[in-house]
Amino acid sequence: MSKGLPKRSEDYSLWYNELVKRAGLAENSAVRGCMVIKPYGYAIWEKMQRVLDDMFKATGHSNAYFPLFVPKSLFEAEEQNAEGFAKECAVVTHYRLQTDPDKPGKLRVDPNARLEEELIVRPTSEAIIWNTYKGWIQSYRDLPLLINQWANVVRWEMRTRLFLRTAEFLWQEGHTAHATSKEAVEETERMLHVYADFAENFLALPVIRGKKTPNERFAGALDTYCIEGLMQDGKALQAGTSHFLGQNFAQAFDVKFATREGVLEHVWGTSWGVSTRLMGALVMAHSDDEGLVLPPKLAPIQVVIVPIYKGEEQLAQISEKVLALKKQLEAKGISVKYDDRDTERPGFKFAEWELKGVPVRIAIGGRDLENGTAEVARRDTKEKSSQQFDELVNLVPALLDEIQENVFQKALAFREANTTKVDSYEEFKRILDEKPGFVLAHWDGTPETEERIKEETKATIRCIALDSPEEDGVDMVTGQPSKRRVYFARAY
RNA sequence: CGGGGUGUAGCGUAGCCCGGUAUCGCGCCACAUUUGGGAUGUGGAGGUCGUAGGUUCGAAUCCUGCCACCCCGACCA
Repeated sequence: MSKGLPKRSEDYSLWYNELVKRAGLAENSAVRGCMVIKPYGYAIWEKMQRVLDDMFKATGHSNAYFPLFVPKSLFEAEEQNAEGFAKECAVVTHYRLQTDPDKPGKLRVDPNARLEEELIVRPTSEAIIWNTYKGWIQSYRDLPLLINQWANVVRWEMRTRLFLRTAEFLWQEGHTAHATSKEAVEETERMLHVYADFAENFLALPVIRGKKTPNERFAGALDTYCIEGLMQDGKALQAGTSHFLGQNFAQAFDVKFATREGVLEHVWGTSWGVSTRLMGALVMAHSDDEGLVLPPKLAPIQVVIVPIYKGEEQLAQISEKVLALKKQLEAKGISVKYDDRDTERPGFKFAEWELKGVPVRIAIGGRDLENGTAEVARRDTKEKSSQQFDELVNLVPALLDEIQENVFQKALAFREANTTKVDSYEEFKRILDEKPGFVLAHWDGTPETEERIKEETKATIRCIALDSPEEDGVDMVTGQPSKRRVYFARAY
């Protein structure tokens, strides 16, 4: 492992790419735009999955699995959605290879094996799922239908970046059907708050809960809600979305139910998702020039213990104490790694575990053995202190909680320091260049103005915050009246 | 899809202009000494120079095609 990461301050995007690779989260693959998620990165994703999955179950959802492929005729049934994704769909046209008569040892697509109907590799699953729901829903008694699936999807992106934008990515997609519009809207909002709760309490990423403007809305939805986080370079990142689909998909796929009164009505739908993009958010929100900084609740290894020893006997003495401590901490649900490799020296291990973002490091050496102490180092602040060894079992859990809270507070303070209210377009442009972050400004509500600002400044309206206070003002560009400020930012 | 760039050992690279069988660092393997912040020494292994063709006595180097990846734009979770 070579020393030193690029500096965030010098080249943020190089820093990100290198960090993702060197920390062992992911790497590029032989397939253009597709990444390999490595064991350490996947372990973090698995922790995210576990937490989210529990939250989905707690809100009444069940998991199921639908096919990777969507017949073209189904895909195009909901026109707006189909059009929205058309440009980035991978399409299966053939089902067989054969040996190439012209090139020995090579294969070619069998020209006689063309599919009668092309299959779209799902960019999202509304089509196949709503087609299925038609068969599952007859009566109000079948509602609400609350399903989630964990899956991979493919969107043929021109430009990709590890985790942030890849041609194939992993996600969960919830798809629900309800008897009334009100229930569906409630579901949409409920899941948005689940995401926000997850982002803030597990990712330690403060997020703005809001609604997208019509321009930024999911194709086929009546309303798109989102959570938006701020990265350390001042760019916003959409970390999750929740859509109120109205009856669009129910109409396109003819999903009707009989009400209590025996009247046939179309059901109301929602869909919501978060993806492996959250991994990118995790990296970009908290990490530093030494490597990852993982919030304890998502760290695959929460505590690493490094022995510092001279000779076999001393190592044995240390190991005996450490293994007892490890057992005690594990009994409290803490994941502990005892790094007793004798092929690396302590300094190397310190640097390596810092790169990997392990929240707490305990080092114990000869002097500690004599004094009954250990050195405790926290990753978030880099503070080191000497502690009584026997206290560690009580101290460490509290320290992990403290780190979790501190990482969140730090990100929150950063967001607050980088959220600026502006009232003139000149100031808006100046702030975007001088102090990137969220910019709160008045907007007249028209797509034209939004589009113009986007073209001129590359900043988009990230969302209209759900809790934004009413405030009379005028659009900074057109001077038209506005009832509230919206969040602008340059975004990933 | 437009503009730019790069392909040489696991990784990062020199060599290319000016043709003569590949440089250095990290990593890897062995042994020894080491171990409180990325150890040191000695020895060693590892390369169809992206790929296909062409020019030449001879190609990493010159020419042509192709492929891949990266960066910058337009598009997007």
